Amino acid sequence: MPELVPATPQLLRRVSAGAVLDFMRASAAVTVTDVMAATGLTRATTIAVCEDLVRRGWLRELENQREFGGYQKGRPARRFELNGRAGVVLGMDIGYSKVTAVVSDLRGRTLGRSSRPFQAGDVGSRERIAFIDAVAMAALSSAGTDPQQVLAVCAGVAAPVDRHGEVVATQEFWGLFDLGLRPALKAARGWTVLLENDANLAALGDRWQGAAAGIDDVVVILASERLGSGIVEGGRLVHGTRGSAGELAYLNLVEGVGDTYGIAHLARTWAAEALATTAPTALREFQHGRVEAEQVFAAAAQGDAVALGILERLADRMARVVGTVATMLNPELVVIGGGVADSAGVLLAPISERLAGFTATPARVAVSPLGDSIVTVGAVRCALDYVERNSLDLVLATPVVTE
Amino acid sequence: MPELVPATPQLLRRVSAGAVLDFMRASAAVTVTDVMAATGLTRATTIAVCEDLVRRGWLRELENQREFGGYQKGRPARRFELNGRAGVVLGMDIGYSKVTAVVSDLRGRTLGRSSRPFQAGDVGSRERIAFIDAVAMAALSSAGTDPQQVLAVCAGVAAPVDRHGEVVATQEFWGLFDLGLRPALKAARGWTVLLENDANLAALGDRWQGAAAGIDDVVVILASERLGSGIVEGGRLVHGTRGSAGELAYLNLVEGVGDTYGIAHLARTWAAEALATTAPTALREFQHGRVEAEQVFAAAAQGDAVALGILERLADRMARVVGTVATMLNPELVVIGGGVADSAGVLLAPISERLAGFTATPARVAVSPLGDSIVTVGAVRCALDYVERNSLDLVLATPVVTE
DNA sequence: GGAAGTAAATTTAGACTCAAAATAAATATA
DNA sequence: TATATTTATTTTGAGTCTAAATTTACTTCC
Repeated sequence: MPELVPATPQLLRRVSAGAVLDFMRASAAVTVTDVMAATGLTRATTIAVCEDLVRRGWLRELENQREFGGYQKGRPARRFELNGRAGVVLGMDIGYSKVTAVVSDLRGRTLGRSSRPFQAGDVGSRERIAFIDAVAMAALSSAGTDPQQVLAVCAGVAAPVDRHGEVVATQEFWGLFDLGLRPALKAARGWTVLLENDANLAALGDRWQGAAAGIDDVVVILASERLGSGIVEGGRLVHGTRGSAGELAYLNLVEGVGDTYGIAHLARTWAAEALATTAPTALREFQHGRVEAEQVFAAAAQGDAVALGILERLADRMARVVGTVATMLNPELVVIGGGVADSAGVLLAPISERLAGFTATPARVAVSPLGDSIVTVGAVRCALDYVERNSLDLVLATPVVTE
Repeated sequence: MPELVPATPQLLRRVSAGAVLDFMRASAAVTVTDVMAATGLTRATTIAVCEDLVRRGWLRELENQREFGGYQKGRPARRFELNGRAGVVLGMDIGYSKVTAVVSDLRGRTLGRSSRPFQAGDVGSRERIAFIDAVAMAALSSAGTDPQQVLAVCAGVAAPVDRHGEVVATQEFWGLFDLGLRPALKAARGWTVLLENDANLAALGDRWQGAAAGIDDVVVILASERLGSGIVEGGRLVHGTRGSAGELAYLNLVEGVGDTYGIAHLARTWAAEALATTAPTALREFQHGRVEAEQVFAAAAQGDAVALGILERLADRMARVVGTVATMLNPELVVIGGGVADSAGVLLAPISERLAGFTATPARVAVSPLGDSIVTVGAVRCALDYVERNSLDLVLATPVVTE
């Protein structure tokens, strides 16, 4: 059953326009000559495409043609740039305990954001949907835009999502949500909502603005409270048949791993265990409250033996996880991301050292600089990709000038 | 750096021609109307494409237009079919101890084959290359074709191969080979040789003619002497950055696995161990010789307790391997392939039963019907894919009739 | 201020693609 | 023989691209 191939002449223009847009998004204002060099199209075609895209609202032509850089000989070049004002996208992170929304223009610049913890009363799916909607609206308001400007929404959820964007039903948390978020936001706001696994979005995010920029074979491990991973192979996300690829559940089959808790959780747990003994440790300062992962890392930095021991155990465990991932998938790079990533830098060297003992194909290991926002960055990127792929024929938010 | 996109009008024709060829290869003689239905093209375009392909030698138009099926009303439809005689491809399996070559026409029908074990003297790369060439020539001879007819060669090797077809240097066996097989065959015969990992080819083969037909997320485990796997996700092979994805080396991190020996090897080893004890077992019949895996399976079928115990251990081990694969990649199906697959059917039920204990996302498990030829079948398919993708502009082996 | 130089923009010609509609051909059936 | 049916072929029109020639709008130099 080959898919229908709508190989019309217009397809060519879409291909060309896509190539031009791809280049424009990564660039500031450019001349037609720049675009020609990047795309291989001729001048006539390039100009036709650009004017086409201006007419559709995607590009804007600059007035002050020769206001940049030094003077230049010859006839002044027209300059175009991506029209960031053509609309916005929403990138969301719907976590276990809180919801974050980021508003971005089409160039990927953040215009506003909002983040709120779920309240005790938000138990039913209707309440949760209303809450998610409220956070999105707050983010839009902080960005000074309105719902009509939104061209796409992408939300990361802590559940398997297949490659068609369908959440796969599990016994877990998401059962609470997935009672109609997409149709609800479609009906109430007219938004197209894409759902994706949070770790997969983390991978997209880190590849865009993080440690994995430009790397086509990378696994991003979201390792704060629980372990989850997003796999990119050959530049594409790996979902598996039911969206569970990279989920790492039951990775306890791997010796020395035992469960799928993340770094922050384990640091906290092991600190509590250590405090139940008589060992002298600076961690006792926090005994009245809960010892947080950051405090363990801080104590280790001061040379505290117990904290250092916990770091050793964490490194060993993560090396086993990374080793298994490297054996199965042979990525070029494994990135550790999530809130704990800011502290986890000290784990890199010990993980890398042990890695060769756990896999024949060790990967480079890095920590993501995106910290807590890794999922929302990926969600924005996912929404932008969708808009670019699917909206070349769409009418954009800005009014289109007809000639 | 966006790739150059040569979006010329001719590209459309290539797309259309590719869609038509795709359909033709999977079909017998078809009418233009059939092609229209399958591709979505109009009649005029379809006819133009078909005549184009006839001119290039890819298709043949049948004479007896109305000789098939019952009578039909209306003007007789022209019928076209893939011209299997336009050339052949070679699919090879270069194993540790023997080399197999299969000659196939462009429809994928086997025309001839040859298989020979390496001789004691074949130690240097020059000798091995000469031996491989000899096996290929023998296969061509048995098919009644000559080297000029060969449009592409694909060879499976027991080494990592990256997605560009480059063998990644390792300390292992392939070091003996990869001293110029491709340039040597290019120079001597004019052949384009594609290299690919043998397990990856097994995956292509089983997806084409085996248990995984039409399944887009599948892992094929080559499990006879050693463990190796080929991963298909979303219909595409997963290579990893250096071609080692799915290699399963160091999977001994998984509890209860311990090494990467395959089923046949372990059955043999464990049988030998059992014979060192005093346990009564039918396997003693083979004590003077070596107990082969097939004999263990046969004894188990007779109810022999020791053989049954070995099967239990094999099932447990394979379930752990499959479970780890299923956790990491979430395939729809895991296929066990290779020479031992013919006997391994009895392992399916016990593996499936245990699987749920080793992964949260169990996959269906099957045994490949392709047996020992799974790699060559995949190699043929790989070569066919290459020819179709790359040769639309090539002059084919058959003389082209100019008008 | 005017001529020369330079690079971009535009125009023109040519080739190719496809869809859609109109026309022609071949056959079965009444 | 006439009609219906199905397919084949031809024509028309619109859309795409490249390549080459031409025009335009500047800067620079004299």
